[in-house]
Amino acid sequence: MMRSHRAGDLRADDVGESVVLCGWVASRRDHGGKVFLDVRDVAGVVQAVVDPQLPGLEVAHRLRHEWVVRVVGDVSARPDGTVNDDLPTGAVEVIAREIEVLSEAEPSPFPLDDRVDVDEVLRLRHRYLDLRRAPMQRNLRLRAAVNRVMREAMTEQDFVEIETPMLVASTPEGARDFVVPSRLRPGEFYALPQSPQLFKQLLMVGGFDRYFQIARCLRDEDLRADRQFEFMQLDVEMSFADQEDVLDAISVAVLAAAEVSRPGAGLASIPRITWHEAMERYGSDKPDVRFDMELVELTDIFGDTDFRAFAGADAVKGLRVAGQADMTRARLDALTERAKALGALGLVWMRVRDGGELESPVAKFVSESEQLALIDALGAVAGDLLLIVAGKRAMVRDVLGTIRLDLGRPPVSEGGLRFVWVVDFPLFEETLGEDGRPAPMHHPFTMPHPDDVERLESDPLSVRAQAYDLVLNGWELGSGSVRIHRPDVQQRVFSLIGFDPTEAQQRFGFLLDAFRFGAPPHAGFAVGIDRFVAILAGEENIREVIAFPKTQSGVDPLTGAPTPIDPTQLRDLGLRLSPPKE
RNA sequence: GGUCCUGUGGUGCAGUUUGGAGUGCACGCCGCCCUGUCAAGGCGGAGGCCGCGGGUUCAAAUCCCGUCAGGACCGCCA
Repeated sequence: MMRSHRAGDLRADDVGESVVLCGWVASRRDHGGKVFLDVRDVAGVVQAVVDPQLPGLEVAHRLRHEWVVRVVGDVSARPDGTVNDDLPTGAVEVIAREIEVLSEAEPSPFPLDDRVDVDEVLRLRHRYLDLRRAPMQRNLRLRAAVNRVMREAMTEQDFVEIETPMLVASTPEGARDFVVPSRLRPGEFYALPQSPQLFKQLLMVGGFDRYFQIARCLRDEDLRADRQFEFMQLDVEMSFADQEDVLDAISVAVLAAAEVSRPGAGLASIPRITWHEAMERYGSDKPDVRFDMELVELTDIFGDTDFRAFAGADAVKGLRVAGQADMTRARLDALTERAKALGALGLVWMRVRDGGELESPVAKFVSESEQLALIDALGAVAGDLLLIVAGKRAMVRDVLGTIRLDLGRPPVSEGGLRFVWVVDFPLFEETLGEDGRPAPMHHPFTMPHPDDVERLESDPLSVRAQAYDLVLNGWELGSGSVRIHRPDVQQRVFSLIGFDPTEAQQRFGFLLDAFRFGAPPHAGFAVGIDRFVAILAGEENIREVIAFPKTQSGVDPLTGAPTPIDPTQLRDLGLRLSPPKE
């Protein structure tokens, strides 16, 4: 028998048991005449007590951190006064009878003690050691649990799990593709899927009316704290379903996962906000509603102001920063610079003094009635700092939305879990594309809102989409839409964005063809699992919930990927490298 | 492509502002001692291309330029 028990599982009930443990030496406290070993395995740590004077146990002096050992012994209650309340196993210890060294270990390149923050490249280069540490064990087990309950939730709702190909056709839309050269057809390439989008719609035509997949997606775009080249999505599509059906089905899955991570937190439903309201109140399409500090509309107050910075502005909005009237001039200047960097002409700040007096370099330009209206609108009290931006509405929202986050956003591990559905996204981007045509905000198969279809041609930028995002604590967790299944509507959207029929046929012909053979109305969604698990784990960075992530420059410090390949591989693929750029 | 931050024994830091001997702290590592510790303790020891290259200077971890690596962000991510 290799082992009989897990070290971390031993409790007072096990006293008297003869046990065989296998694990790593987490710590050795050598008193000369007695040696204490902390033996760590997947379940935790237990103390083994060794008398090195006994035959066969002299090895205890020689053991080092992270050696792998097999310990045969008897579970014993710890003597009075030596119980360790900090350890789950702290009531017991294992009196060793035999110790076998299964593997020796060189000194670790970094402490495996999770109290020490270690340089991330070093951790990634030796990820197999980093994975032994408690946070990574916890995070990856949480991730497994999230995958499990979401899979269960979808299966219980009659969704069918279906895999789609990894080697797919490149489509020029969207993100940059990773490509794979074809050996059998030199000069031609597969792409790795950015998402299973087109396949899941084909599955709907194929009669699987509820599909899901925990799918790997790949996009060759620059990496960020919340973005890796490859990431996982809970990908979902359903037929004969509208937006409500999708939101319900996804809610069940993500709330089940939230419950696993925060048992008893009692999240029952996910509130909704329209895209327009989110932009006006939070200056973001992914509002972090863990804190208030909402954007307040001030345009009407300054409708006929003499203050030139506000006069005639498309929009004037402000923030009330509670209790921050004493913010230093240097910080205010830094905020102003930040606002300018984001596109504002300037940032007006006002300190609210006792008696409601406003202190600001520009106070003298703002009339008394305007000042009173301002204080009233913002709900300002003495000690507050007011920040105001004027200009184009989209810019004002964007600038104040960013400053709101800069000043108020709590760490990811604080403030609970605040999901929000953002609904009624516009069908097209706010401004026309370079070609003077509308650009789809989501993708060109998104169904317009039924009340707005008639304005498609006359006023396309005002048309809402049946598109929706799921937001958690200010992170975009996922997005989805009702898809266009009617060729006539699809044709109108294509011609609006400048796809002529031939081009559309070339790019997405197989999908359009499929839709000619009886396409059910369908809608779908995809949840970003890496981001979701990161938030649940209280991590600011998705690398902390990925076993083997890449650095910001796309390198894996463990394997060295990417690497050059052998010239014969290139030849087989019909590829020749151009000379390196100077 | 851009902005900002960080590179100092194996690890985490201080030292850089104001140039003056690789100086310091904690952990780890090696040796010895030690029978109730649990981040054991005591004594001793080893270990450095101050990321790399160039420049300024009598003198550079420290100032300047470049470069590499990492991180955060902008662009990008339908």
